[in-house]
Amino acid sequence: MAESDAQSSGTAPKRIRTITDLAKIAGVSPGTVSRALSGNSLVNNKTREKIEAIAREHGFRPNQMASKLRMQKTGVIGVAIPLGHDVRQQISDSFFITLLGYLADELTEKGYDLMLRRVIPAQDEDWLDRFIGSGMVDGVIVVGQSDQFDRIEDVADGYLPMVVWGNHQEGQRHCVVGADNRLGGKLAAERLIASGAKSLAFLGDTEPIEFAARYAGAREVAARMGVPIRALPTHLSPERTGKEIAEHLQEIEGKVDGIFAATDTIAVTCLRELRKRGIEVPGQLRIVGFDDLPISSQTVPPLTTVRQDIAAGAKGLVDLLLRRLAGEDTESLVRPPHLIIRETA
Amino acid sequence: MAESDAQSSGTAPKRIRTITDLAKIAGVSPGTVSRALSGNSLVNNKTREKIEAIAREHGFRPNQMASKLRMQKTGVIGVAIPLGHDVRQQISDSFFITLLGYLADELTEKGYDLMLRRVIPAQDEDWLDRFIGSGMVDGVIVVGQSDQFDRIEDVADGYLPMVVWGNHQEGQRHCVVGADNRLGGKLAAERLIASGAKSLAFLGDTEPIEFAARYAGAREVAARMGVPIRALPTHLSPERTGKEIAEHLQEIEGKVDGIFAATDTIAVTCLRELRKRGIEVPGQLRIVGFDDLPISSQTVPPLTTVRQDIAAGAKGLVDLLLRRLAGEDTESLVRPPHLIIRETA
DNA sequence: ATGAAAGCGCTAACAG
DNA sequence: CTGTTAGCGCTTTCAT
Repeated sequence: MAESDAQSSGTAPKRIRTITDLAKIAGVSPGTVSRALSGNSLVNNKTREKIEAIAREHGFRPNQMASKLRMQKTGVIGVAIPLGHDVRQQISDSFFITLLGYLADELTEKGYDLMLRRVIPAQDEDWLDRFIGSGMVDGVIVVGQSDQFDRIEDVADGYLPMVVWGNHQEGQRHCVVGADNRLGGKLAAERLIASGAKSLAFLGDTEPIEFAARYAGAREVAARMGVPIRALPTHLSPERTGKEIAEHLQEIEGKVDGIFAATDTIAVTCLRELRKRGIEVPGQLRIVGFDDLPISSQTVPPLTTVRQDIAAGAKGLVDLLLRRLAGEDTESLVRPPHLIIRETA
Repeated sequence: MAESDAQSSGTAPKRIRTITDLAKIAGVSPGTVSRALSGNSLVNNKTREKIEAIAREHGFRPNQMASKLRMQKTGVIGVAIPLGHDVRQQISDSFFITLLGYLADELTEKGYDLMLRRVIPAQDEDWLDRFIGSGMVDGVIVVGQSDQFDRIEDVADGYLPMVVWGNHQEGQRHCVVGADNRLGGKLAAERLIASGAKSLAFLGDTEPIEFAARYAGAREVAARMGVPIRALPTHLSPERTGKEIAEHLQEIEGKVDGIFAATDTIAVTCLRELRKRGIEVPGQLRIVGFDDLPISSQTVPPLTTVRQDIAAGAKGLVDLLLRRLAGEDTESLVRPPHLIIRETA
């Protein structure tokens, strides 16, 4: 294609836009062109070559919109990220974006395109129905339940090819893949206590269901061990958290000696604020995060955290979705998280 | 929709899939339904309400594929990430993924969907033509030129709605937005030298054009200042870089005292290896990174780096693309990067 | 204000 | 092996 640019030779002034145009030039019928280009049916080799040559020369490509309309499948998977609790939270959040990267890799490998849609449920009541019913996607992956658990449930029965990243609740109907957040919370609290904490705090928003489960797990352990625990709410938007955490730290100084951060992102920010205030970690205060993002091993001191394997999660999401696309009614996939002991607790 | 599920009432067993189905039920013509649902033309208010009611009750949504085929526009922007130099480099790379997040935010805000495609040029000769000609996207943003500069150039003249993130070269034809990498390289080298380095190294692959420009800038300064500089190649795939960097460090021990890392990701890894080897930064060795990712301020010591404003970049990409979609032949947008002095140099 | 009809560009029977 | 035909589901003149 590089050398043989047809531009110069004064042959074809009218661009060839459709399979029919091409058919005319090749002196065959549209049907034949379609067959030739899809490499599918039995077409005379000569004809095929001729058609392919013309197509190449003119840089012609069959219109996918038309093809897909006809074939009733799109080859694209929709990925929706509902931003429910905190509109200012951006897709650019580390965890989501990391998961998204893996999803892209995984889907591409399976031959699917990925259509990304960030939705703000508060502004768009039926984002999910709209996405599903749009006819633009063969299936949907929802990344994070946010505060949309019920809406997702509503849809789940009527729409098979949907898989959700998030928390699993007893008896829920939608297929979810994610870590056992409650267990993760337990691991975190146990570790904090084991490393000497006498009074705990959960740092992060407790509204989102995943976080609520983490907090619940921690509370359970705390109660059993007779250790107090309190919640220190923060927002997810990056600008605000810094300040909020600083304020919290001021407020709890001396009263709390073990912090369970809802996410590594929060933990890292917290670590930095602690360093600013000259508070020693883990000497005076212990911290455990959640996620085990790439950053977490790079902090100083390296962060003790509860790992959920994001790459495996992405793989699981895609795998289940493909099976659902094939008609199977898959179960949820809840993987146990693992405590990664580094140096902050 | 929650309570009034029509399932139970024995009314409508046949799901309503098309605008024509709905038309039948409403006792009007498909055309009217179309008009009513697109809220566009003048339709009797009663009819519209009736139609909307039915649509809502049945959870009906017009098929976008069909609509778009008809309208000849898709409302989706393609985002292609060519993985040219290092197939193992995943989309999950921090920088790309961060940019991608901002792009998603930005495009969503403008009412576009985003179709993500990771391409491996080596396996797919004409990824770009295919993407553009697919009829699935109204425009294309290419994130990173990788080794595909020429291919992108080939396409640029014939296809207006394309904007590329990457490096700008004198006289190029495709519209690019990005940082002035050469200038960034100069800033980095100047800083290293100013902070006492006597012998420099560029750590990273020098093949990709952006990196080549960074290296060139650094070389220019080094030459002018009479300081030696060498290239220490690494790969972009996360698993390998750690080892490669370790080997490089071994090899250059004592011979190099200033490292310009091609990206912050590399710099951070390098920092960790240095810490392992007990080499003091910036005492024995200085480091400057590139990008100013969120991590970079969190390292210990915090990383001195050359910032390119990713959010602004995303905004620029989208802005230019929209103008191109409107027919304007926009110029490239090259923003000067800024040296962020922290503690590693 | 609404209906009828003609496609958007492609694919898949069905005949030859 | 190839041409013909009938749509996929929607939008939009053109008439009424």
